[in-house]
Amino acid sequence: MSEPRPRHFIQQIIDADMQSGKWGGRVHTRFPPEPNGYLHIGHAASICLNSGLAREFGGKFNLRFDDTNPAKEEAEYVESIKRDVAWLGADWDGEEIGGGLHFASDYFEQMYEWAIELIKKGKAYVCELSGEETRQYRGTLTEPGRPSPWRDRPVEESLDLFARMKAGEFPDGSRTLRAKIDMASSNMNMRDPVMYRVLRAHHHRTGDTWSIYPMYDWAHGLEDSIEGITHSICTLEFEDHRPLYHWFIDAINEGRTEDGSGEWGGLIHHPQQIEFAKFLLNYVVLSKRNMIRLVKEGHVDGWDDPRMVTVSGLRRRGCTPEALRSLCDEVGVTKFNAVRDMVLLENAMRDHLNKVAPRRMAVLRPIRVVIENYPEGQTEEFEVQNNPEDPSAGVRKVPFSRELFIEREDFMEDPPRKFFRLGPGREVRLRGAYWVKCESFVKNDAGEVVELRCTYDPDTRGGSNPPPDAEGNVRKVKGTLHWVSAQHALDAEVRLFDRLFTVEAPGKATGEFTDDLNPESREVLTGCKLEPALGGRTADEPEWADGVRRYQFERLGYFCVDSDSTPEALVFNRTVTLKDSWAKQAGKGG
RNA sequence: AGGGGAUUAGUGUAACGGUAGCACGACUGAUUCUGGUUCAGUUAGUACAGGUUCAAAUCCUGUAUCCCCUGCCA
Repeated sequence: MSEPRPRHFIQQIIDADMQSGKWGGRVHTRFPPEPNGYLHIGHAASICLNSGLAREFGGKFNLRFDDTNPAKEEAEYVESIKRDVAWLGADWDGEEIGGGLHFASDYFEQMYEWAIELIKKGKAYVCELSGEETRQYRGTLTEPGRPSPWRDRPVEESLDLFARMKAGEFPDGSRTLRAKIDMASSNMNMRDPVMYRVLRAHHHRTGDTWSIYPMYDWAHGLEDSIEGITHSICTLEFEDHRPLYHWFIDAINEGRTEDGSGEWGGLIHHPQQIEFAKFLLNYVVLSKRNMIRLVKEGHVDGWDDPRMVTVSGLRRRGCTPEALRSLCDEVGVTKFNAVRDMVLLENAMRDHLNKVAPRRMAVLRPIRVVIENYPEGQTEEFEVQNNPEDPSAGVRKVPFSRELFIEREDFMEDPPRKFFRLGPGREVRLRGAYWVKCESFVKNDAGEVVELRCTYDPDTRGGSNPPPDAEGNVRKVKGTLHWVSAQHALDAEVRLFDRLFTVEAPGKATGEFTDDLNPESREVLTGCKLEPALGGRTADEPEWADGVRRYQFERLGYFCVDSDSTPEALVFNRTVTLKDSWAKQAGKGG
């Protein structure tokens, strides 16, 4: 079989930690979204990584909302994020890896106390510089900053001011609490970073209790510490923040001892921050700013538009959590900012769906076929395999009659030799039914072919080969077509999706990503013809954990029932096409 | 004279001083009641320049290119 997967650098770090006993054999990870938007495929990668490590090492995984900025956050997002994380199988409340659901806002009181401790230790001060002044004092990438005039004010004064900031005495933005570190540091993050700002906003969980809110750098490590996180995994842009992550926890731990006998009591837990490259994909935009524009400007129908690579969009499109997980597995974890190829996502969806999706027949662009030698009014049923990859998936019955629909593109009036489908005088197999031969065709006034007249061979019942002739020669056909009985067919709308953008890096050429939108990213087909089994869930279908019914439409691709679908008006989405080596060959002019 | 990361076939990713391997793509061919799946094969790589070493993708020096950092966002 295949080699065991090489271990990525984070696994290697944890392997070493387990060896050394650094965390007492514990592994505890977390996914810390800010509830201010929808999760996308990049977040999914982080969720898979963090929950996967917890699973692999018998550890725990927390879902933690980093809700430290009420100006941008809403409860609505909390629910969508929980739904998406659960869908991905990162079971934060389960037996196995469940570390629980947490909110940064639950720690506000504790953080506040630690902030006071830092003021008392002379490591933090209240600064009264305005936003603009703060920026000027900070210096630039190549020039050091200057100390704030408030930097050395008495501890008592800072203490008093900080309490009054909390009490809501000062207007938004008028004061900050800053860490006293190094205004000349080459690392901008260390130039007396802001720990708290005055922000008298209503918080979705704490209401109007707080008039000050902690900044990311101050809050994040403390959240990790409180939850006992061992490996705090984040993206590469936080590498510069790591010294600050350590500085804050070290500052709190100064004057503390392991046994709690220190002036300030016992040590607090000090996790390890590890950075990896975020998941990037070509042919899409992943930044929150740009995704919001896609929705707000109406380029897509919403956050769950199947063309969006949001988790909810992918789900609606028919993607499975298994496909996403195996994709993440496949691309690995590194510190190289690689742009992943969209075909990897498409292949991951095909791979999983091929194994589990029941086969059905659906004709998207129908053309009528009349079997001239099949008795009028007669009907019969064929048992057709649900999945050739999995015999245990069973069979279902498909009705056959004199008038059928086949795919318009499966007939050519004047076909090239390598076209294995129907043409005048050509014979093909109708999947699971009979072999049919095209005798003639009918055109309308516009010169379009509207109907095929065929004959069938009763000796090929079930689609099997006919018996050899008198000389022992066996007749063969090259092509097998999907079909639907006209009188039994269900009508449906089918939505085909293509890439949202026509270029790998949208906006690269002009600076405006909307210039690269693919005008044909969605095609809505109506009057599609489905076999009756697609009308509703049948007993032989798998039970999908998320309730989304998915199928392979034979020879076409993978499709799922859209959330707009009703029993009266069926709507399907195409998740991904099948690979099509004929289209590729035909496209090359061969 | 700012700092922090990164660079291995077309695209990703291993090799942790000792045979440059794997996946995807592309291209052949076989099998097939899906032009699908599966199987077999072909293709092609250590950014550059020096150095250390019996031996360098790996260690050292320099260069180039790319990404991130000057929010009271996360």
